[in-house]
Amino acid sequence: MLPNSSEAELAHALGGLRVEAVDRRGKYVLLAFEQDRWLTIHRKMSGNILLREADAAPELHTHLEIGFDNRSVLRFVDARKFGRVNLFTSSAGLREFLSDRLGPDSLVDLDAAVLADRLRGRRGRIKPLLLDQAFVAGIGNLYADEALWAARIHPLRAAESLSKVEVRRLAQAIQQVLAAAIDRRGTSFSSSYRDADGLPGENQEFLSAYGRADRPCPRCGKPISRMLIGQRSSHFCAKCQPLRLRRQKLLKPRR
DNA sequence: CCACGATCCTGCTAGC
DNA sequence: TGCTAGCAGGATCGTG
Repeated sequence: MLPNSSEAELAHALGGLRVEAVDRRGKYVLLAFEQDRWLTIHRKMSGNILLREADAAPELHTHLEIGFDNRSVLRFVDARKFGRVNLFTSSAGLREFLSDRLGPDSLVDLDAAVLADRLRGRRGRIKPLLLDQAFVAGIGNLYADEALWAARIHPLRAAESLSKVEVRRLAQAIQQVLAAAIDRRGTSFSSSYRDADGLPGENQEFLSAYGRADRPCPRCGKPISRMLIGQRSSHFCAKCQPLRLRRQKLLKPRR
C-alpha cells in the first residue's frame, strides 16, 4: 500500500511537520505538509480516511495512523488493501505523478467545451471513457451510470458520436450528479464509503440507475437494465437512453 | 487507440 | 442454520 516509500521513510519524512492544507485532485486526497512534502491517499474500492480522537478505539484494518499534537489521529482503514498512499518530497514530483494520471477534474475543470474537445476522435464507448481518469478525473462507476442516465445517453454510445446537445447534457449531468452526491455526504453501501467521522452518506437513497437493475426507471417506469461494459457492471434505462436514435420520421416520398 | 483479461485483496450476501 | 460462489465504490499492466 506504500508504492513509493517505506514505513520508516514515511515517518522520517513527515514526523514533526505541520499539515498546511488538505486538498483533492480527482480521487486523490492530498495532504500538504511543511517543507514541500506531500502525502496522497487513494481509497480505491474500500478505503476510508477517518479522523479520530487519539484514544479512540482502534479500527480493524488500519494501515496508517498519523497522530497530531491536538490529540487527533488520522487513520487510513482499508479491508481490501487496494488503497494506496504515496509520499512526495517536492511539489514537482507530486505534479508529475498527478499529471501522468489525471485529466481535467470533473468537478472544477469540466464544461461542455472541454468535454467536446476531449471527445473528438475518441472511437471507444462513452462509459469506459468516463471511467478513464486520464480522460476526465473523478468519475467512478456509480457516478458514470448516474450521469449517463441523467443525460439520457446509452453507455455503449461511441464517444465521438455524441451530438453537441448531448455533450452539453453530459457535462452538466456529471457536475450535477457529483455535486448532489457531495451535498448528501457521499454514497455508502453496506461496507463502503464513510466520511471522516465514520458516518455513511445518504446518496444511496437517491440513485436512479446504479444498483437498480429490474427496478423501474424513475423517469419512464421501464425496468433498469444491467450489463457488463469493460468488465464493470453498468445500469441504464434502455428506453430513456436509446443506443440508436429513434427512427427519424421519414419524409413523405415525393411523388 | 481500443478491447479484453488478469491482478491486487477481503467482506458480504444471495442462493442452495 | 451453514456453506459457497459470485460480486463489489478502482487502477494498472500486458496482449492482441
